[in-house]
Amino acid sequence: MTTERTYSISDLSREFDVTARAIRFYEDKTLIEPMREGQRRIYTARDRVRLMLILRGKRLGFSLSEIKDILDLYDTDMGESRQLELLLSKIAERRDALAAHRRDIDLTLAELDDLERQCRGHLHDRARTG
Amino acid sequence: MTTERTYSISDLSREFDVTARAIRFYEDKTLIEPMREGQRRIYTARDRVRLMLILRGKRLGFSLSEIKDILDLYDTDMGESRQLELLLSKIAERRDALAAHRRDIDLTLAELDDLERQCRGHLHDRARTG
DNA sequence: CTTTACGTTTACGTTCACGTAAACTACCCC
DNA sequence: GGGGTAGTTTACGTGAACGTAAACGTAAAG
Repeated sequence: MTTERTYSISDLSREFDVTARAIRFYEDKTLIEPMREGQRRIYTARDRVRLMLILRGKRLGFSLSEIKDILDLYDTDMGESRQLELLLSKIAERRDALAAHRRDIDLTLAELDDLERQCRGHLHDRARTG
Repeated sequence: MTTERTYSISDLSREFDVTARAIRFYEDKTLIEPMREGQRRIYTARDRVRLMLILRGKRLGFSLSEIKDILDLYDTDMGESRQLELLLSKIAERRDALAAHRRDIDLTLAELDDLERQCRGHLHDRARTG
């Protein structure tokens, strides 16, 4: 039996560059539920992964309650649940949203390319005409 | 001379499914500056495009002030400005941010794929063992 | 002439995601 | 036992992005 590594709140706070306040806030919203050792919060590797997912979700612009929904997907007990079909449809939903997101990004990237081309064109003109 | 089409606030509100209040708010923050006909706001095709860009920016999780920065990129007067190098570096900055964004999306999509595979595996087991 | 639709400004309210401060505990160090 | 470090709860504050309500203008429709 390998004793699993655990983390303090400031360990995670340092590693991911979020305040302890923020991490406690996520707990308040039931996105993470660390164990306690007396009063102190103890985070497992699983908690750490959840925090990573929370932060990525935030970067993607999801609200905390949306992120909670996503985390709940991972928590579905696939051994016992008769809700596998439902889970599949939720996954598909998420995938669609992300695909739309990607399209927005690609559109914006294409426009930045355009802008850059124009910009370089003007720079080139300058070089020619002095 | 082709007289360009214009739009009322509710035209745009309907087309893009945002409230008029929101559009006026963007104006407050100087992201759009429509003309006036007396009191009424008149939006040109250019204003309409700016609104599209605002909404896309929002979908991408940018704040209004970040979006304003981006819109200002498009407004740079490349004929007169000696800041083309600066513009190029800002474009590169934006591109990097979007690329990082894309990586987050791809990671999430990959994890959803994993989850779906597990899910289908369990469904298959059910079908076998009844 | 009044209702209806569409527009305006001004101003206060709300939700989300925390920040900040106060007041406390617990442990380690010397 | 005084100080430092790390943690805790409780509670009020804050900025962003609007929502909502009040009170009003204007112009066409019935």
